[in-house]
Amino acid sequence: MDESKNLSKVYDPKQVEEHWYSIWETNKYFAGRMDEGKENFSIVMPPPNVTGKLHMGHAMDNTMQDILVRYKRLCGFNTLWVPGTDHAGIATQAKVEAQLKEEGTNRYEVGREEFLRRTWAWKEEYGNTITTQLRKLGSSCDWDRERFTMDEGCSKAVREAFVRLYEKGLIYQGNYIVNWCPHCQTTISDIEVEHVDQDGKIYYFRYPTEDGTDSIEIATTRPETMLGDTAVAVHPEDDRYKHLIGKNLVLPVVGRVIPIVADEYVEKEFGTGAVKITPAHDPNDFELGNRHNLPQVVVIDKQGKMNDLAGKYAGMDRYDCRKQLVEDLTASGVLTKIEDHQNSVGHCYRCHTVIEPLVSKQWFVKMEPLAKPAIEAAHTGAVNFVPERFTKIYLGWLENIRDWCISRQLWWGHRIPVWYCQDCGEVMCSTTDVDTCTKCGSKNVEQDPDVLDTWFSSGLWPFSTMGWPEQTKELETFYPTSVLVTGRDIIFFWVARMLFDALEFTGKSPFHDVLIHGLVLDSQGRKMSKSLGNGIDPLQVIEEYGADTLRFMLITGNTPGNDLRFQNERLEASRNFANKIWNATRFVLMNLEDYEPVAADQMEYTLADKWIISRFNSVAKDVASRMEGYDLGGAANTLYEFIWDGFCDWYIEMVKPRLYGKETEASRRTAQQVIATVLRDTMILLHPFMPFITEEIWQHLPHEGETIMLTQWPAADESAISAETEAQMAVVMNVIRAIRNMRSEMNVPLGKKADCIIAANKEDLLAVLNETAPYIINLGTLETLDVKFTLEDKPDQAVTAVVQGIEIFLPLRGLIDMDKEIARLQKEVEKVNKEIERLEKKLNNEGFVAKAPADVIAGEKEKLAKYQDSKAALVSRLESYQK
RNA sequence: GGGAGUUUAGCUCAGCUGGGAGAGCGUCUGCCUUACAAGCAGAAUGUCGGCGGUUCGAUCCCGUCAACUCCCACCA
Repeated sequence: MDESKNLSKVYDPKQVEEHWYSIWETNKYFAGRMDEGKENFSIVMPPPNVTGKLHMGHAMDNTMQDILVRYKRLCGFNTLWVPGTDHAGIATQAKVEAQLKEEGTNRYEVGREEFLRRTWAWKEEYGNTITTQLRKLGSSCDWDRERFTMDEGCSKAVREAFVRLYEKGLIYQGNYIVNWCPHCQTTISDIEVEHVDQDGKIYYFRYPTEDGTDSIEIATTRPETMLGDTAVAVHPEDDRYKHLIGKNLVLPVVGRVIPIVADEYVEKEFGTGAVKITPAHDPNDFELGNRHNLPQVVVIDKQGKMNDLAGKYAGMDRYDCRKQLVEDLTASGVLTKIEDHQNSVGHCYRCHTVIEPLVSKQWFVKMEPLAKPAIEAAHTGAVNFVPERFTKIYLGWLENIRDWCISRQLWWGHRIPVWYCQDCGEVMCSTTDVDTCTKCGSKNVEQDPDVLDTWFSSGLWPFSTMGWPEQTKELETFYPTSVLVTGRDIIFFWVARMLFDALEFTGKSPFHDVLIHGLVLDSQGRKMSKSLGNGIDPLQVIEEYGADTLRFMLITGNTPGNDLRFQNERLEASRNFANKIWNATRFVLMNLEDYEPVAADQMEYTLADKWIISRFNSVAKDVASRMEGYDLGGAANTLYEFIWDGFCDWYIEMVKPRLYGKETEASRRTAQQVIATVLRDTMILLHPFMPFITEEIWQHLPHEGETIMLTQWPAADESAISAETEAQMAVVMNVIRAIRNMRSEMNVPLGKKADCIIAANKEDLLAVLNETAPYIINLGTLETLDVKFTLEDKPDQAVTAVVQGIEIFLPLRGLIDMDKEIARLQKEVEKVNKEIERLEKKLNNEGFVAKAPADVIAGEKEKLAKYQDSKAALVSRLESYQK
């Protein structure tokens, strides 16, 4: 065991982490094995965008998954964690378009085929960035099963899913109003629109009636859309306008004659109570227009420019048109006023361009039949959200869902598997390419040019990655998956879609549990964002502090579902913890040089041994139960406290004299055995959280097997957990604390070893104190310790403390400032008095005695007795001084 | 306009099913004690957001108000 000498004082994660990860990966320790007779545990990784770089959100998300997977792997499950990336339609296409732009060309010039070739090339070159970064984090995913949403298998699944929905009538094509992004040049779905409150203007126009005798004033925030107006609507019960219903207006500038219609949608109180209706450019107007059979006049094109139907404004940008139109209408007296107005404007979630609602022919998924089972699944418990409150958010969305526009006018993505016969007009939907019209036999068929919304393929991820639609062994073994771990910002986009897709195609919820976590915020509580420039790069953190430190920091000190503030102080605390473990290990190894396993019957356990073993087992129990309940932060905290406080500050300190050979050889051997075993097993408990340092340490300690990753999780031995042992140790620890406290308060220098006399008034305490005398001497920095049952002659000049009725004296002749000591004792008496008062009051309360549980009452009585003992001792001590 | 979350020590946060609050960092004091100064020992600090209610007893349950944060929503 000479390695101990090579361990440096400060833990250096860099070499350790790289070293072990490559060993783990090359030895295929991450492989999702499918052994018979074992329980299965599986997770599919939320696929990051191929264009992505690892950010703190990924780091947290993947750390949580890795913790769960490593834990279950240690528990002996068949575990599979499927990694992969998402093709990210718009984002990836934008990258390649930017490249083309630099070369002075664009995608239309190079053509679709060449564009796709270049995009694949881009993916090959840059698409691995994030997966390499995930490795740095320690992610133990099965890289041999890495998937890509556009790989062959996933593409096949996409076509299969599309065709099935199409044949069921759940996918349809139609002219509807959609969200159009003039910048990205594509439709986007409703949830991809971000509404931002903006200060703007509201303009009032007056439209004259056809006969010129009357007029109606309307209000709008988007004047340019008036060019596409095909009606004005009023409330049927609005007395101001009742007489005008059915009459016609003349649309200024355009000159079109448009009707005045009555519709309950109009609110009498808002604006003028009359609404201009532009069915082609507003979702509400679109629906109202359908109810009244109004024509749709598209006046804004896909570039966000006015088209030919806009007359003299044709070719103008929509905002220039607005400006010009307002000027013109002011001049002609149509505009009556302009007011400041705040309204919510939809922006593209990717490029933040203002969305233009417009009517166009698109593909949609009919949501209601799909949403129903997904709602049901949450009610029946087929899927469980953790924390539970997210169920409501999920349900709320699905219950109000509208049909999903899935066609995108992009090139990078899954092309819609629909072909049109150019001769007879037949529409053919097929899982395989179509080159002949099934109706007329024409070879003149063309595939729909659009691709599918990226989330269409993401929705299939839990089963497409396992081979669906084939019935593979993976599906059989690992599907449905155990848990999905993801951020709360993605519940609608992804979680809900996976659920309804999975229920539709596999008849099962794709995961039992959904573990939702919050966001990683900056130290001031703001969202990390590119525009603020407040993002912290996880890789830089790993470089500086190590992955274990980052991981530990990311999961401690917060509760499931809550956001986490990123603070350097917390990072340092985690780093210090890693270092603490490292140094504890150095200590252990230094004292293990002649280590040989000891037979069980040769062991000479001390109270400290029994105590640390008891503590270890309760920790093992607690950690396991927290893991099962997804309380990862709680589990980590338990371990932190056990290791630092229990193992390092108490056990190691108590065991030192034995390891240094100051007691019997058997005692030394026992101590070696206990300290090595407890440390090693604790490393296993900690391994899911800090995989690298625990592997490194485990390898140095006596162990069996190749890697800590595949060893066995130490199940708690209940019989080793002893409340009695822990209570006895608590007494000893309290005595030591009291001694230290007295020394400190009396300013006794450390070099000055004190003599100490203890009067324990109970037989069992006497025995415990006698047994643990060496610890007390050592940890209390004492010269001698005299433990007695009762004390006839109490030292006349001594610092005194009373712990649970035990009197402790430090006769520091000449060092004691008697006034100070008296004041100190008085303060103690006051404290104790307060407690006594409180307890007496409680116990004198008839209601309490009558209604509180017996054990609570007994506990309070016991406490009172102890305080009274202490008080008596303190008072008599004080009196002796005051004589 | 709905809905959710948060409000606990100077800061960041824990606190499981009600029996009078904890950690880390920071602060103060003393220590380079042969694993660790990224450390050790000791200390101080809280009307547990406000007000009501339920209860023998409330940081924890209920109601209400306030502040902050976030999500959802088609109000021209």
